[in-house]
Amino acid sequence: MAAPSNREFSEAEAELMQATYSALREHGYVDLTIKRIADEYGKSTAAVHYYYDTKEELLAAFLDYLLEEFVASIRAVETTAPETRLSLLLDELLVDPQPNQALSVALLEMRAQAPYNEPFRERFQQNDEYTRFMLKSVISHGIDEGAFEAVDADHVARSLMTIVDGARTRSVVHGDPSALAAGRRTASEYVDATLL
Amino acid sequence: MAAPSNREFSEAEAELMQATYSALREHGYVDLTIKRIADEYGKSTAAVHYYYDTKEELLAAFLDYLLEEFVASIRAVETTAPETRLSLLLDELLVDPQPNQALSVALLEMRAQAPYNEPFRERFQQNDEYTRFMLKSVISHGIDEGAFEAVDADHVARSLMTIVDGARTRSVVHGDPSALAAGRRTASEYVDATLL
DNA sequence: GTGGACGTACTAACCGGTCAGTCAAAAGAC
DNA sequence: GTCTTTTGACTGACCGGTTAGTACGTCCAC
Repeated sequence: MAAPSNREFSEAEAELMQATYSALREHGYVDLTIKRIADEYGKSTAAVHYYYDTKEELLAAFLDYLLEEFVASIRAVETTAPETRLSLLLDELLVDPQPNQALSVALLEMRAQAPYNEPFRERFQQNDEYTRFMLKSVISHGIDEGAFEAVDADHVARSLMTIVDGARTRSVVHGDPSALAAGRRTASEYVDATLL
Repeated sequence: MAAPSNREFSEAEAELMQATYSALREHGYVDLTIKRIADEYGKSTAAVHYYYDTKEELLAAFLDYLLEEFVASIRAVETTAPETRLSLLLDELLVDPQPNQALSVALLEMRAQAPYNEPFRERFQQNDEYTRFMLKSVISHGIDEGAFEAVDADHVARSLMTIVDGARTRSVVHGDPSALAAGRRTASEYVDATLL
C-alpha cells in the first residue's frame, strides 16, 4: 500500500493552493470560481490559467495538496502498544477541525462529486484505501501480539471507516461538530466490543 | 416527535416533482437546471416558474416530496418483537436502492449543501430527528420489555445513525453499493454487542 | 369573455477559457 | 560590460455559452 504520490509544488503553485484553500472555505465548492480563487491569489484569472489549464486540473492538484497533509498527520501516529496506537489513530480521524469546519464542509461537497468526476474519485479512493490500510495494519499487528481478539481485521477496519465517515457527514450536514465526539465514542465502543 | 408535515401536491405539482426526480437522477444536483427539469416535465421553463417562483423554492418542495416517501417507508415497519423491529428498521435504512443509486448520489450532494441552504438544512434535520426518534423508540421499548440491556437509548440510536450515514456516504463516494451491506453488518455487530 | 396555464422571446449576470500584448529579469552575443 | 534577445509571469479585454428569472402574448376551458 503506497502512500499517495508526493507531488512537487513550486512556490507560486503553493500560493495558488493556499488561495484555493481560502476560496473554498469562504464560498464552498459549488460556488467556487476561478475568479474567486484569483481574488484570493491577488492576481487575474488568466494568472490562474497560466499555471493550470483547466479548473478541473487545478482542483485535482488541490486534492493532492490537501490529502498529502492528511496522510502526513496520520503517518505521524507512532506508538508501540496497539491499543493506544489505534486510539490515537481514531483521534486523528475524528478530531474537531475547529477553525476549518468550513473546509470539512467543502470536502464533503467534493466527495459528493466523486461519482461525476474521475480525478476526484481516484484521489478519494486512494486516500481511503491508505487510511483503511493503516487501521488494518494496527489491528493485525495487535492480533499478532495477542493484544486483540483474532478478528477479521479487514472488516473491522472497514467498520471503523464507516463510523468515521458517518460522524464526519453528520457533523457537516447538521452543522454539529459534536457529532465527531459522539462518533469517537461509538468507535470506542465498537473497538471494545470487537477487539478486547 | 411529529413526522414531517404532509404537504399537499396538486396533480401538476406531483408531475413536476417526478420531473425533478428524473432530472436529478440524470444530471445530479450540481448540474440540475430549470431547463433540464422543464425538459423532463415536457414543458417550457416558464411553465416550471409558473408553479414555483424560484429554483430554491422548487427544490425545497422536492425535498418535502421525497422525504415524505422515506418517512412512509420506515413508518410501515411494524412488528411486535423489538429485536426484529429494530432489524427491519435497519434493513430499511440500509437497503441497496438498486435502480436509484443515482438518486442517492444526488441526495448526498444536496445534504452537502445543507450548510449553505437553510431550507435544505431544516428538512434534513427534521428527517434525521424523526428517524432517530423511531430508532430510539424501538430501543426504549425493547428495554422496557426486557429484550434489550438498559442502555442509553439516545446514544445507541445516534450511533446507529452514524453507521447508517457512514455506509451511505461510502456507498456514494466510492461508487460501491456493497458498502451498504457492510454497514448493515457493522450495525448488527453494534446492536449485538450493545443491546443483547 | 375571463382567468388559469402555458410558449416565445428576452435580459442581465456569470461562467471558464483564450488572446494579444506588457514588462522586468535572465541569458547570450560581442 | 554593454547591447540584444528571449523567456516567465502576468494583465485586460474579450469570447461563446449558460443560467435563473421576467415580460408579454396566446390559447383554451368554462
